[in-house]
Formats: sequence, C-alpha cells, structure tokens
Amino acid sequence: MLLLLDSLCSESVRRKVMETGKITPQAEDFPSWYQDVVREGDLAEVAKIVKGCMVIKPHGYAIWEKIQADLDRRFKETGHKNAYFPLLIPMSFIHKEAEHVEGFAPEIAVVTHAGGKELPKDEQYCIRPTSETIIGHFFSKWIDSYRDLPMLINQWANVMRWEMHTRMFLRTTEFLWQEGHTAHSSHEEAKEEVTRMLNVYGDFAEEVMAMPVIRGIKSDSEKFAGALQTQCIEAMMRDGKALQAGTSHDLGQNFGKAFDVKFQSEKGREEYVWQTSWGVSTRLVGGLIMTHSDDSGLILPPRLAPVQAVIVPIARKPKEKELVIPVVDKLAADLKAAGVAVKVDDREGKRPGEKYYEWERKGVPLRIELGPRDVTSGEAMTKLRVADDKVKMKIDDLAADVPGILDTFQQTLLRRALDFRKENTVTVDSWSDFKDVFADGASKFVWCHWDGTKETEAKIKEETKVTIRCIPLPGQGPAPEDGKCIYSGNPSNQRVLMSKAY
RNA sequence: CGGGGUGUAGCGCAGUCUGGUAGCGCGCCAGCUUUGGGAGCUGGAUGUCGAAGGUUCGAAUCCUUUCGCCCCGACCA
Repeated sequence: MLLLLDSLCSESVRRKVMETGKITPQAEDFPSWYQDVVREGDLAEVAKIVKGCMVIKPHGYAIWEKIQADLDRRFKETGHKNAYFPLLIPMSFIHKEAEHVEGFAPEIAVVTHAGGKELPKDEQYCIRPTSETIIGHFFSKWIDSYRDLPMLINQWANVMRWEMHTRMFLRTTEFLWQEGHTAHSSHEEAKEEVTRMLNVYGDFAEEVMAMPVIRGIKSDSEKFAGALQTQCIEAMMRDGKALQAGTSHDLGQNFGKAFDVKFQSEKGREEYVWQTSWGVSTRLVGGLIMTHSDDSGLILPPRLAPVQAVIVPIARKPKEKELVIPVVDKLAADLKAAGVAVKVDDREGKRPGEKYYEWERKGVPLRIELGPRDVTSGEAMTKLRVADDKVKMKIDDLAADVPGILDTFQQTLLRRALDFRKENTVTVDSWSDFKDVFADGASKFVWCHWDGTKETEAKIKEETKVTIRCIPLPGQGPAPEDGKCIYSGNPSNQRVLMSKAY
C-alpha cells in the first residue's frame, strides 16, 4: 500500500515536473532526477522512433567533443594512431573466439537483407558490438615480424548492442566510444599497455572530469568476453552506486590465435601476438552528470564545459543598453583573450531571472551579471554554479581572475566528489552488516573479503544485487591482509570493492 | 515470451462508460506593458484522436484486427 501511494505520488510530481520544466529532487527519486537533468540540460533525448537509441543534442555533444579532444591527445602522446574499420562485421568473425561469441551473441544486430534480397547465412553481417574480431583480421595482414610491433591503433566509432533496458548515456542500443587495439611481441609488454591505458583513463577522469575513480581488476565473471583479464575504473555516483567508467583488457593470445595474428620473433620463431583493447564511451557523460549535478540541474567541471562563463547583460531601455553593452562586449573579448570560453546571453524577450535558471540547468560554472548599476560602480555580480551567494567583483579584474576561479572550481568539484565517496565508503566484516548497508535499495562502496570463488560471487549477487566491482590495484584500496570471506567465511587475502552498479 | 497499462496539438493530459461542432495546461507566434532570480494582459496558429477494417444518418467514443510505447517479471551488463 505504501509502495502504491509512493508511486502515485511520484507520478503526480512527475507530471508537475514535465509541465513546469523543473527537476525532480534527487533525494525524492534518483532515476527521475537523472532524466530531468538530461532533459533540462538539453543534453539528449530518447529517439523513440528507433528503439533504445538517443539523440545527443548540441550541448551534450559539445561535452563529448571535449572529452574526445582531451583523450585523443593522451592517446597520441602514448604513441597511438587513429584508424577506422568497417561498421559491418562478417558474422563468421564473431564465431571465431569461443568466449567472445558467447558473450556478445545475445545482443548482436544482424544485417540479413541487402541489395533487395536476403543474404545467404554465410554472407550476413553483424553491426559491430566491438571490433576485436575485424581488427584481429587486419592485424594478421599487417603484422609480419617483430619489427611491426607494437601495433598501436585507436578507433573513434559507434557500436551497437541490443539492450533490453536502456538509460540515456548509461546504456543505449547505439553508443559512441573509442576502442584502442594493440598488438605486442610479449605478454609482459601487453600487460604494461593495459595498465598504461587504464591510468590514462583514471588520470583523465580525475583531472578533467573531476570524477574520482578506483582502479582495479574485474572478477572473472565480470571480465570482457574473450579477455584474460579486464582492468577497470569504477566511480561512485551520487546514489552510492558504482559506474564502470572505462575498461582495459589483456586479451592474451586469444584473438591472435583465432585470427592467426602471427609474427616472426627476433630469434626467427613464429609466435602469436599479445593483444590489448581498451575503451570509454558516451557513458562518461552519464557519469559526469551523476558525479556532480544537483537539484538545479547539470554542473560541469570547467575543463569540460562548452561554456565556462556566461555574461547576462541587464539592460532594458536604449539608454541602459548604450551604457551596458560596450562594457559587456569588452569584458567578453577580454575573457576570450584570457582563454575563457565565454558566452554573452543578450537574447531579447527573456528576463534575466529566466536566463539564470537556464544556464544553471546547463551547468555553466560561472555567471556574470552586468547591469547599469554595475557599470557605474565598476563591479559586476558573479555567481559560481555551486555557490550559495553572489559575489561582487571588479569588472576590470575579471579577465585576469576568472581562469584562476575556474581552476579552483574544478578542484572544488573533485574535492566534493572525493568527500562524498569517502562518506559513503565503508569497511564491512559481517554478512548482516553487509546486508544492512544495501537494504532498501541503498548502496555504498564496501570493502570486504571475498573467497575468490564464482559461486560465492553469484550468491551475493542473487541475495543482494551487489556485485564485485573490482579487486583493487596496489594503492587503490585497503592494503592486502588476511581475513574471512564476508559470505562463506573461507580465507581471503585481500578486500575487494563491492557495490550495486549501473 | 508472460502479466498489467497506455496511444488525442511540440510536451503533459481531459474527453471514451452514456456516439452528435476537437478540449485544457504548458510551450509556440504577434502586439502592448514589463526586465537585478522562472513576467502580465490581449489576440493567434497548431490535430489523419497510433493504423486498418466494420457497425451507424453520424465514431476519439461501440466491435474486430493490428502496430508502437511504458511498468513488473524473464534475459543481459
């Protein structure tokens, strides 16, 4: 009964929200809050005409472009080159690696008709869910000797996975990502690559997205289909759940053997290459939202904000405009020269208050209000996206000060996120405490002992919906110590990170 | 694939039981007044009522068929 009332209640709130263009409070209904932030931030909308797909709108895509630009630079700095492989992959390729096909078969879309006729079974294509197979095929053509190694390739692309439940940015049928694919002459070197790229992701998440992550290793049941090992970065969302924000895989020689990717070693022996693959996707945008945003909408870290500062001129009468506009234009030019992405919102017909709300919903870090009074006093009203109060600042100082203010804001967001994670991370040693943490749909990050078996992992998931997010890499969690498995009581030598997950 | 719901203007919905001129709120457009935290008034535009067939003088409304979407299961990460 309570549940029924609850759902009716939130439905009526929801209607109100749709009518007024406002945002459901996070504490009231987290999933609705998320949807509202995406909509009101003008980031994306559900395509509807194409099941499970989304349209990324200009503001959302601009954020993705900033993510792309920074990551692309990091990939190139670590020696990788971009390339592009076909969207369609022969069905037969998918079947060549046993675990791979088992993992992906259920979510593959197949092209069965083309050129006005049905394709024979052995000529059908699937739309790539990932590109290990087709890239394996080409690697086998491109690699002859150890002199061709390492082969370091990255692809920016779209992929398709037929998902049953979709959520904007977090899980959609089609999504955008990058997939790095490398081939090496030794397992040692491949493993170094896996860790190197995981750290690229981790550094990017923390430095640019202000999203702290825990770097670790996936349990066997959570690893990539066809990999020896999957490393990951896991971030805490504001509902205490974990988001897998990036993965880096040690593929061993599995795909090398399946696609006959061989090279002649220095000693003249024919050997299979050791491969890696690694990727992050538009899911990062979802992580960005659920790390920083609040009940007023999106909050963007300056380093990813398409607009870092917005100036709202307040001028109504022609005389006021004459006074205000030149000052606004000069300030905008000075800020631009100082490297700030600035936008002047001089739209007619909208009142300042409405503009304030709009830019807050869109996550702009800094707002500058400039009207006749400010021109006279030489001071403008400024407001940071997370501040409670407006602050008066000297107009002439803004161009010099704003870059530093934005930098501090970036650090503030990271600090807030770190604090939040700390407050919601616990060490647990008993099964009843464990269940308490996750009771009533709640979630936190829990460090606890696990006996390392698939059976225990499955039981825990079955009873609590909690999964092993990762086994922490050195320095990413509590130091290794002997203990007893939270569920089975069997011996364990390290705590693992457990949480509910997206 | 099972159980439940739903489809009417860009969005959110009423109207369907009991057949009779297609409605409301928000948004949009125009004009005037407004403008330092979501403006007010006046006027205006917008619909194959999901689709097909049937009953009827007449169908958003009744009947049949069909398609899409949502929620809960199942499946998946």
